[in-house]
Amino acid sequence: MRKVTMADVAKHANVSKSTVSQYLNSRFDYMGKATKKRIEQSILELGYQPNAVARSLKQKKTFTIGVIVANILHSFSTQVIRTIEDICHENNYHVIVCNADDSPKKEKKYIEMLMAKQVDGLIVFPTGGNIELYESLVKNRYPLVFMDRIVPDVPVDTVILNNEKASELAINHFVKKGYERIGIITTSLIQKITPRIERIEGYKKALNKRSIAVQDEYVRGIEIKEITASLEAMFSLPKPPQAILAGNDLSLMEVLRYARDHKKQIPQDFALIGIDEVSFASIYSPALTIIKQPTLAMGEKAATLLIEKIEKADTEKEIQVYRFEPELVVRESC
Amino acid sequence: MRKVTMADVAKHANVSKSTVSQYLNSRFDYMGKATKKRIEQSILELGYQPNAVARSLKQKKTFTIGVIVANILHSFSTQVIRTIEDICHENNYHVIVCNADDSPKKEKKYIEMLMAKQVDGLIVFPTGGNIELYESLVKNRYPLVFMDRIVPDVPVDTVILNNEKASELAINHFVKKGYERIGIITTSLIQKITPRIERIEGYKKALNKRSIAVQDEYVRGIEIKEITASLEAMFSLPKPPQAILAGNDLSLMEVLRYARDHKKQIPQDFALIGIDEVSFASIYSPALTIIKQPTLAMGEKAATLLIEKIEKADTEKEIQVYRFEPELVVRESC
DNA sequence: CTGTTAGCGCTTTCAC
DNA sequence: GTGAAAGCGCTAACAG
Repeated sequence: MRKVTMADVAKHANVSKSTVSQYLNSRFDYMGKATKKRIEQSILELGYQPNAVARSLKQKKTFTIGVIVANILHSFSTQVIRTIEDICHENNYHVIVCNADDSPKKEKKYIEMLMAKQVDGLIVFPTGGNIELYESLVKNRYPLVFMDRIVPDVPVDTVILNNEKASELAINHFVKKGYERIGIITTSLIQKITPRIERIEGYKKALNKRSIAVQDEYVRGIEIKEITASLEAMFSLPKPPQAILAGNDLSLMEVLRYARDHKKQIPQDFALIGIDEVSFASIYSPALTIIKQPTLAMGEKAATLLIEKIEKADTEKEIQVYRFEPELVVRESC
Repeated sequence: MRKVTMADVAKHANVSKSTVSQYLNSRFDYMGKATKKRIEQSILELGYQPNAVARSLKQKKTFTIGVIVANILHSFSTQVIRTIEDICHENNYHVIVCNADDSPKKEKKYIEMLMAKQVDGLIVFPTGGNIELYESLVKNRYPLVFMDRIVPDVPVDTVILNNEKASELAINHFVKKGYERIGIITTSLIQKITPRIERIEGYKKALNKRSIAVQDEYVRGIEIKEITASLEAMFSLPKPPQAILAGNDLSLMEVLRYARDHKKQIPQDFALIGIDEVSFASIYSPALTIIKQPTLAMGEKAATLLIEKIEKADTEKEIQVYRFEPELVVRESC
């Protein structure tokens, strides 16, 4: 079955293409009732479906945005993506999601592919490894929003958690429960990923504020696979930690795995708080006390911010970092 | 900064657009070394980026496929989507994912949007509520693959689990462990969703095969929120079940929640097997015995099948249902 | 109120 | 080896 085009409809309804176009774009201002009816009829009869590609070419607008996430494995990413998609679909935008897999090279490839596809804007969880590319996007006034991570010296609106506060909430709760020897463990720090850096920073500040000395042996930012070993070392110290703050969902799972494998009881043997909500937090034994990111609000902010940028390209708005407040959800692990 | 087009490159390199086009499409067959160099140079200098929309319009090919998932909340969906994306990106296709949220109306809207966007093909986890639409896609020979669910009488290649076998594996394991009073609980059956129907069917057949009578009070297909109540009823029976088969990940979590809330020990108070792998299966206490779907193989099959259809539009291949074999992963819950 | 016209940026014969 | 020209399906002035 050959594709039926606007020209076919026009012919069938005995009008010109432009009239059909008007009709499709609801510019009924001065359209004759009869013409309208005829066009409607023809569209139905022929089973006409507009071709968005042709329209995009002409309008220079695809109603599609791209989302490039640094690592799709984090629950945070998937949660945020979900709300971004919701908001976009409400606004009739489509979303193409790409997973950079923590690789700047992949990130670059995806940004280029998405731009070739003429997406109207980009939400990026930046790997941080493509400063020049980011800068060229900014220079070209390409609608862009960063999520979760700050890229120093590149002026882009950024939606991010108040990470220091997240650690502070955890420390406060630990201390309130009587714990003083508190460890923090998170994934690798070599890439200077904002949340990890800031969470450790917040951890240190919070301890200082309460005049608890920071012990370097209690602080680890390492590869997932080494977390177990790291924990083993930490708990072999003369004074092992009494509590652990897991810097993100993946670390949290490793800590749980460690506890299981070493028959450590939580919170009896050590108390535990994780940053990031995980699907099983409330059904785990013990139910997990966690610091929750407001993923809904954050995804919504990023999406609306981007759509705004797209639709009001001119209005100069100041570049901002939007910090969102974490929330302590107390359950049983501390 | 104005967009630089192929015409700009052509002018700058002192060749015609068609030559540039040739260059971009690596048709170097008879191209002069010098011209090649000049074009290369110009592209770099001007920072030219091809416009895929224009190309798509001409070629009638977008290198984009759509995936419409019935319900994104299932871990199965996200796992499959992930591998579909991987395979597609390997083949230079982009993926637009839409969540129909179990609503045929949304599904319809998304199918139409995606077709308007001229996606080259569609992988659908069908809600089952749009038979006519599916049929019209088939009639128009639109590249289409169904996933996870069979739509009766609509001839579309379908990738799906051997669901009856999944139940059978579970029953076999239960029986081997000495359990005979085995319940099954899964999400609502009113929509006649293939996996749920087949898993219950498989459960019954497997029991029959071992001459265990099927007790209707042990079989429930209901809304998520009612699972707890249902379980309470089941365990209040004079002869409560000794083992529970959870029909999917969401049901599994509800069963776990029930066990927690009612202080039931697994597997002492009842044994448990779930269908679908969940992220926390190995770190839960007890570690969860589950039936795993080969999501990787399934996603890969769906994606390659679709790409094949797209790229060899003509070659008539027979419509098939591809059944994949589940696998029992024994841990501690049974 | 509706039709004519001129592209959007690219690919693709077919000449030269 | 390279260029000219037509056209993909649609939109947007501008006429009439």
